[in-house]
Amino acid sequence: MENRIDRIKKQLHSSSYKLTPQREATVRVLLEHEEDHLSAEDVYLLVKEKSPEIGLATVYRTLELLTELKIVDKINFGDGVSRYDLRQEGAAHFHHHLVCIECGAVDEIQEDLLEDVEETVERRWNFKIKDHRLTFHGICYRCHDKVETEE
Amino acid sequence: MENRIDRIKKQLHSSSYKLTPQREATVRVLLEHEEDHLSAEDVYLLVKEKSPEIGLATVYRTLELLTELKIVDKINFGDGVSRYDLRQEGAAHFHHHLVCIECGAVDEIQEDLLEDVEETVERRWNFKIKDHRLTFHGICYRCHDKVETEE
DNA sequence: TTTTTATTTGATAATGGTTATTTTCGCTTA
DNA sequence: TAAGCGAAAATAACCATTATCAAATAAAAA
Repeated sequence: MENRIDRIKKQLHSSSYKLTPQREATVRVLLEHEEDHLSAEDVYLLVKEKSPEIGLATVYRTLELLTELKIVDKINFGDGVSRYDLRQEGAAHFHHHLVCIECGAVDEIQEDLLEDVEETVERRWNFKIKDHRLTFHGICYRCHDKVETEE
Repeated sequence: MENRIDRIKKQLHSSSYKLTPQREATVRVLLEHEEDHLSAEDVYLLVKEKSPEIGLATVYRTLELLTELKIVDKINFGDGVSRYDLRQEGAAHFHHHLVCIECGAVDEIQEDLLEDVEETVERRWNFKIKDHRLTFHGICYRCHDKVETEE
């Protein structure tokens, strides 16, 4: 945890930004909720618990900054809200998501899985891929099991 | 063109909706701009050219209705706007997109490409896939060529 | 240390896409 | 012709996000 904060601090410094107390508090919340996909508002409320004096605009600014530095990724699942998701350290590409249309749960796939597809796309469409977004919509294992048991 | 409108009309009827003049005008705009990725506002302005009396809310309602019936897909490329994209007739899955980070162009990939990946996901994550969204961000062939010629 | 300058923050107003509301319109059926 | 009803138009409301600006803080210069 402290290590990761240190490394993020360095990333900020190398772009001549500082890790202010507010930014650190925001990063901590993200680290503590790595599994979740928090909206800016979610982050704001969680940061407020520990640092009540923080402002919403600061959280937005920090999230934008972290997105710029590719420490987090901004994603959008179709509801009108942006969500922020920590990148895995050292990950070249953004991970994928499974969105359950029954219960709304969002699970992550850390494996790449797209190597072959990307090679095809780069070759056939002459497109230099820098990043990707892949989301599957369907029924998660939990809801699937639930239906099974009910039958 | 007329055929496709007829078929869309039938799809609406089979869910007991009517193809009103306003809805037809909206669908026509979508068909005439199949290559593009129009926002609701874009669609509104284009429909207005032919049917000046239409209201913005009607366009929103129509697009929502068409999305529900899976005639169009609502997509989001990260700017704060939803875009609406006609599905290919008979396509089981939504097509993919190439978004150029240089010029902003959006190209489409109609090929599936994900068969293998989806099989893996269904099996390994026990997730029943119903739909997907795949977008690559990078440099399109046009911008790529441009850099080449400049050098 | 003092002064100056730049950066960051918090509060809040403004923006803009989208949705809800309310009234009106046009069609169908009795 | 009137009643009923789905759809539409106009516009108000909503709400996530961004912009503004004064105050606070940190860094740099003198």
